[in-house]
Amino acid sequence: MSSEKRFFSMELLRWYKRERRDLPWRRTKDPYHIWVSEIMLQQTRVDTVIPYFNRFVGRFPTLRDLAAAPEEDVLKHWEGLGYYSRARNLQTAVKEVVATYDAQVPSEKKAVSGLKGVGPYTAGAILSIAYNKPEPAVDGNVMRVLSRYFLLEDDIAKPATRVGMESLAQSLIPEGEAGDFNQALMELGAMVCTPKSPVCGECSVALHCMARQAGRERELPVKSKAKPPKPVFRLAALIEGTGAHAGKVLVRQRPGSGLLASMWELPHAEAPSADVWGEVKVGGKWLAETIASEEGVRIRPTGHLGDTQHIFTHLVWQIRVIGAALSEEATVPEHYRWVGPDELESYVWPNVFRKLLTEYFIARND
DNA sequence: AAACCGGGGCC
DNA sequence: GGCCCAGGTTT
Repeated sequence: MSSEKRFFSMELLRWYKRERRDLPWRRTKDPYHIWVSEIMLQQTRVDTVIPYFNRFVGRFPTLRDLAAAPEEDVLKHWEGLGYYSRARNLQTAVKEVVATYDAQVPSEKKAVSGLKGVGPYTAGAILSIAYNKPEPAVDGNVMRVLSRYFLLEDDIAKPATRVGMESLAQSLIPEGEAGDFNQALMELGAMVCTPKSPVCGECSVALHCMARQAGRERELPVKSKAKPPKPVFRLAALIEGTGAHAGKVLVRQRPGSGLLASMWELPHAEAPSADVWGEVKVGGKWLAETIASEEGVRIRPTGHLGDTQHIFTHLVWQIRVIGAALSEEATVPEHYRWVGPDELESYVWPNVFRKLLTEYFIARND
């Protein structure tokens, strides 16, 4: 190994042991808890994860508890974290571990990698952190740090780049220190070697950082731009109950797969054009016809209640909320429910609808 | 390789 | 308003 590599590994490890943050999942050796933390941390910041992690392992302390829990309960503990397939896949995988591995998180690469929701990064993280096996765990932080230290100009948005980074990262792991070293790499990326303004003055490996030497640390890593999200115009019906349903709103459950799977929402549909969306009277009429023909729910639009927006990674919902009343109280489809303000907590909502309904019920109280 | 899959914090 | 975040799955 080159002297630059040895210096990097040793100094980074020394720095980590001195400066590492005290995080909940660093206080445990339970492979299941470490696994949960790694899934939550996918595309999600540490500060966001902390309260979710504590609540989750409090409610599902063992792998068997999670395996036995109702899926809705699991989703409720994930509400607001996003990427809900992570929760679904985690429970699927945990059931698999109970059934196939006697409820012990496997410590072999092939077995761990075969679990639902466990990709190359998470497999490496579990193996190294829980079992101290010399496997790389290459995430966005690690690619940024390695790109700079070794002045690598490969586009980190390309899948092939991660593969090369994994070989490099593995070659850097000090004997018997895989868990701490991998966490050190990520910790440096999170605390010092940050995306916009790296704090090279506080970096324990800056001396041999090749990007730093070239004065190019702010140009790296190279990352091609993602496609901008596609705007979609949607009309939503806020259907207010009367009689036995007074004070309640009609909501529906989404399908069990795809976007926001099995979560609850206001009935809504994509407007056929921006023009239909833009004229409240036209839009309301179109929405009533669409919901009647697609779901058999007959409504009478009453007016414009407001607009909101929901941004996903790949699309943007422009949502116009139309007030409405149900034409016939008799029948609504199986996946519809009337909910009042006290029942919001019994359902799992995407943030956009949880906020919308919360604000609606508060405003109506005045 | 590209598209799909949330939400929030930061600049 | 753009960028990024302890990514994985599907096509």
